[in-house]
Amino acid sequence: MTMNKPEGLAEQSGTETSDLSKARLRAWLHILKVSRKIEGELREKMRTEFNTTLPRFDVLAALYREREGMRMSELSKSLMVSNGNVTGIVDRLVAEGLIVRLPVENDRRASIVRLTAAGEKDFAERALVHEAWVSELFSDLSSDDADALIRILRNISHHNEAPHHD
Amino acid sequence: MTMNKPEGLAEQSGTETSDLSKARLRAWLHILKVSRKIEGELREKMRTEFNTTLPRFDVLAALYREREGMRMSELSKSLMVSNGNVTGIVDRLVAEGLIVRLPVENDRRASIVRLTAAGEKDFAERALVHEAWVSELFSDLSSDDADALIRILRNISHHNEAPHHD
DNA sequence: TGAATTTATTTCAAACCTAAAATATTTGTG
DNA sequence: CACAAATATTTTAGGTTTGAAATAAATTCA
Repeated sequence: MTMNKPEGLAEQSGTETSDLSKARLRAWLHILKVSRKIEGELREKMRTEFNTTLPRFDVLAALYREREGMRMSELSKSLMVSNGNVTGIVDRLVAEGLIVRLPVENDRRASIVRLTAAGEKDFAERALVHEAWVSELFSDLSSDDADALIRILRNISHHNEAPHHD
Repeated sequence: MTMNKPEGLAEQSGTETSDLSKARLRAWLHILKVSRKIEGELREKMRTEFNTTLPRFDVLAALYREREGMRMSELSKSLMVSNGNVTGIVDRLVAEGLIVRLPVENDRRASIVRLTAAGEKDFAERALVHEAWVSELFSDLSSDDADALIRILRNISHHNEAPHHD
């Protein structure tokens, strides 16, 4: 029988480790490994098959969900990347003619980014293929395991949710 | 009762979607979300508390596991990043005095990278704190869920393992 | 042996990414 | 109104990342 110290008492102080914290670290390393592997495979596919990048695809995906368009700040929040980063990616997508920057009524600081007809068409086609790639990469993931995975990851996400201001 | 088309028959052709492929896509998006969130938190901590970066920490971690040192190519394979990338990170760690590059007997192309005493000491201290950060970020992850998560992610990893040449 | 190939690493250009500073505009307050 | 504070975005500097080209050395094999 393994003897675990009660969490939140002995461990409260700081850097002391435990079986549980080691299990969590292992879990994190596994998440990182899968994430890097899949991301690498998808980037490669994006490049060779679609001549584009994952970040650009992600921006198009966000804008496809919000068909009326999004502000730069909404976009960066939604993608969990910095504001400055989005600027560059949006610049490139505008240059490719897949999105447009539009002024916002009554606020000349802001701008709305929206898919063009070409962007919408391009993304719709690519999204189907992208889903097929993902399904292939996860072909060992059963329906039950997918559900279990999502439930567990949701728990983790919720705990780390940015506390919303009011 | 939901009617799922049999996978591997109707879906074999290509871009047709299914409940299962959608569940896998959702699972992937959840992995990505957690991964980005945690990675962002850890990067921030690394910067503010240790004045370093995650990639540098990762290199030290790999070298701490292989105390005799590793070749550049082993390092990049182990971290799943490109060769050229490792060069730059190693350069900076050498400049910081945490690692050294050593020549390899009978192969003047290669070099071995190894922790210095200072690097070993620094990493050992930081690793404990790092584990505590991870455990805190995953504090909603129970022991059972950690095990389930690891099992599921292992399955996915195995399927996407690089097939070794012989 | 010596030329072709392979292997190990670095260099390079381009993109991505962050945090912080700068810019422009709007909002709040005396 | 004037002006401080807040907000939205871009710019900047520095690091990370990739894929491809370049370098250098080892290996293969005719």
